Amino acid sequence: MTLRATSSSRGLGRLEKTDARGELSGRAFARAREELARELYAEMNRNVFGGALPPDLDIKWTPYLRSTAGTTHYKRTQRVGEAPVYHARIELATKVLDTAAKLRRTLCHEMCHVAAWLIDHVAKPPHGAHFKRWARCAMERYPDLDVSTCHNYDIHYAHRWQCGACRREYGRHSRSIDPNKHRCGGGCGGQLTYLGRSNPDGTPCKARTPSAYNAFVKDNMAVVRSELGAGTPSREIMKELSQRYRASKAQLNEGDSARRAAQGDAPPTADELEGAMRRLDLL
DNA sequence: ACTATCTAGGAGAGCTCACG
DNA sequence: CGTGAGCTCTCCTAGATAGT
Repeated sequence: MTLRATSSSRGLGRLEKTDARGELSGRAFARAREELARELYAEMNRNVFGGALPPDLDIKWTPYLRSTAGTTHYKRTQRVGEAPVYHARIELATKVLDTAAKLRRTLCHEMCHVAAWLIDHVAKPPHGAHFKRWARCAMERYPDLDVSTCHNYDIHYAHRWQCGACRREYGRHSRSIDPNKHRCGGGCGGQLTYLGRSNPDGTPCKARTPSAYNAFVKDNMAVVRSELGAGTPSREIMKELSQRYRASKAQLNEGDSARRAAQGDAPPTADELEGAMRRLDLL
């Protein structure tokens, strides 16, 4: 098979965004990665390991791995009087593996670990002779693959901050740095400025205007939380906030009707309402 | 002395909720 | 996707301990 996966097999039939080398990237890759990993696994199992690895090996994508592209977990079980049974599973990092090329290389690397464990029954040292033998087999079959003993990739951080003093940049997957609470850790202790969200290619993401509801949550969160008391679960607080939001919206609408009545305006007719809704694209 | 392993604690990030 | 914040999970690092 080729590395270029498309979503057509899922019946979507859309054009997917690819990078300069024509490979899937970004959200297109995120949608296809599970299926792509399975296809790559089946292909490499056939071509490199002679089909000796289990066809249904557990391959799990996890958002928790942040600095490791992938890991292999080993397990050995044995019943009394029976031969030991060897199990393995692979975990792949959604945060690190954002292109098909990285997935291909990492998956091949982890499959060499799986082969060393399931076929040779050796897990230590992790990158010992057995691992290297399988890695050589893989590189003979796929000369463009570098199945080295570690996989270091540039990790894309969606959020970035910069120190105003030393210009040092910080990246995080979420907006977890608060410039009011945190200072530059490079020794200068400078003020950090939020640079905004960026795409994997480094271009800034389009800024969005927070909705009226977002603003309401921001303004009322602290009040509702203190009224409901410490320890109230987030779900209760958010339910209360949404109720209050609906109530305040209804109150605003009532105020508007009252204003129309006071000014002698007739209530809106069905046609007026329909027209307003059409203008708002609600019909 | 060097290496491997374990543990504690701090940091980072996902999840949860509703709505637009 | 963004809004807020607590809970929970994982990762990373430092320090202690054991083994070679």
